[in-house]
Amino acid sequence: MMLSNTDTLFSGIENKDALMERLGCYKESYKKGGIIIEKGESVRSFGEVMEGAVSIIRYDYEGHGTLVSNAYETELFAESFSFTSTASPVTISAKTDCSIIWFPIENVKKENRLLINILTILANRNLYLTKRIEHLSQRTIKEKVLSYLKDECKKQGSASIKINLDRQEMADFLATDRSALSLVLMKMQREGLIEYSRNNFKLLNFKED
Amino acid sequence: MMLSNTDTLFSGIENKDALMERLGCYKESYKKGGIIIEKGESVRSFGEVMEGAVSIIRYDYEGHGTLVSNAYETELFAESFSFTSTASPVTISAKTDCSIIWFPIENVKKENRLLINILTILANRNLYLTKRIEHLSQRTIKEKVLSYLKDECKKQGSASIKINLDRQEMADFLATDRSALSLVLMKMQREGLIEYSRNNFKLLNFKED
DNA sequence: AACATCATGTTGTAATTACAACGGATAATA
DNA sequence: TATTATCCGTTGTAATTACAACATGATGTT
Repeated sequence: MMLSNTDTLFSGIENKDALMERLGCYKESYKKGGIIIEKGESVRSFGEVMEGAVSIIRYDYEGHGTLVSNAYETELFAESFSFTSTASPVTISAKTDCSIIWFPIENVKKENRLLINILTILANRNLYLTKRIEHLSQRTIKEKVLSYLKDECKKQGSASIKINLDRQEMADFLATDRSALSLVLMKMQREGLIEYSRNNFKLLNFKED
Repeated sequence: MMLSNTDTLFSGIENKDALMERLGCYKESYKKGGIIIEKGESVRSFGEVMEGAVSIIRYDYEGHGTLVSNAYETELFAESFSFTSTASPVTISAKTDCSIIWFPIENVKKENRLLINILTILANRNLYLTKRIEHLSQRTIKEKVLSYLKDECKKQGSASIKINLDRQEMADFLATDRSALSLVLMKMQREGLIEYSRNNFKLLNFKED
């Protein structure tokens, strides 16, 4: 899924290049599949995707990996654990050929405007994660779907929306099985709760609050 | 649940009182049950609990409230949506009689050291939320329990741990039913996966990684 | 058009879960 | 000690879900 940043790292910053020079930023390129940060590694910089995309994957104790998120152009990654000086809980690898700009956090800490921007990005992500927990805390797939769709409708300002997840991604997002999700969606349509086709959804009893 | 902050708002700050004076902080007291921030309200300050505790509650579209978290002494609240200038997605009320120190964000933004501390707190919370999503994304109660217990064992550095949730809170945390959770816990014990009594748990096949 | 590929819907079954209701144990209080 | 309140396990049932396997439909390619 996407980590949306309406506010970006360089909001309100005039001379981006000079600033990056001053911070000691540096660029690195990675081939598709290449490891960028390994689980357990401790890093002193965070990254911004300049070109391409990276995958953030968490491996559980048995070694099974699940996708936490992808980061695309202009998006940040590794800020949370670089700022807290904790070992990386995830493995980050190149989803495609990509180039990354690295920001050394010790220098970043000296730049007021940059701190504010990162703070804003982190605060947004916090709100996003909290919302997601709310969806995941629903007891049935039907309730999860309603929680998610209502939120999307509110965000998009309409009862008719298009989501940017296919059915499998939607199932992963709601932590359920794809075929079980299909079943529930059909049932909800028969019940007159929603109408949908593919990734277009309409919430039939939607009311703003 | 608790929002743990090993790093605090005033880490590395010498003259706390002078700083607060300079920032235009102010203190307010609330009676138990009193509303501190109402859903939809837009706020330009975040709060630190000085005494007592506050409850952060999310109301869904039907008006049902669920506890997002509590904040206790020294803990922050309302930082995420005050920094992003979005309307409060939650209602915050006094869990007990309490007093709150309010920090006007426009002034906070001028203080780098404060920004760094808030950034660290937010980054930690981010890691916590991500971990929680991982637990909630497991498909069965058994898997949720294992995911949670392994994480706690790792945090506490032992296969034998005490958790600070009673059974109902644990069920809420894992978004499941209390009696269903009890059932699964007993089954796991019979299977030799765990031993437990009350809120003391032992993970029998625990290995660090 | 023919083909492959992918996304989505469908079906069946076994397992898991939610929910309500009850009972026993434990801790707290009078 | 008696009384309450609270926490936790237990039971039963209906509903939901996971999972696998297959069918259908859409999309893109040669």
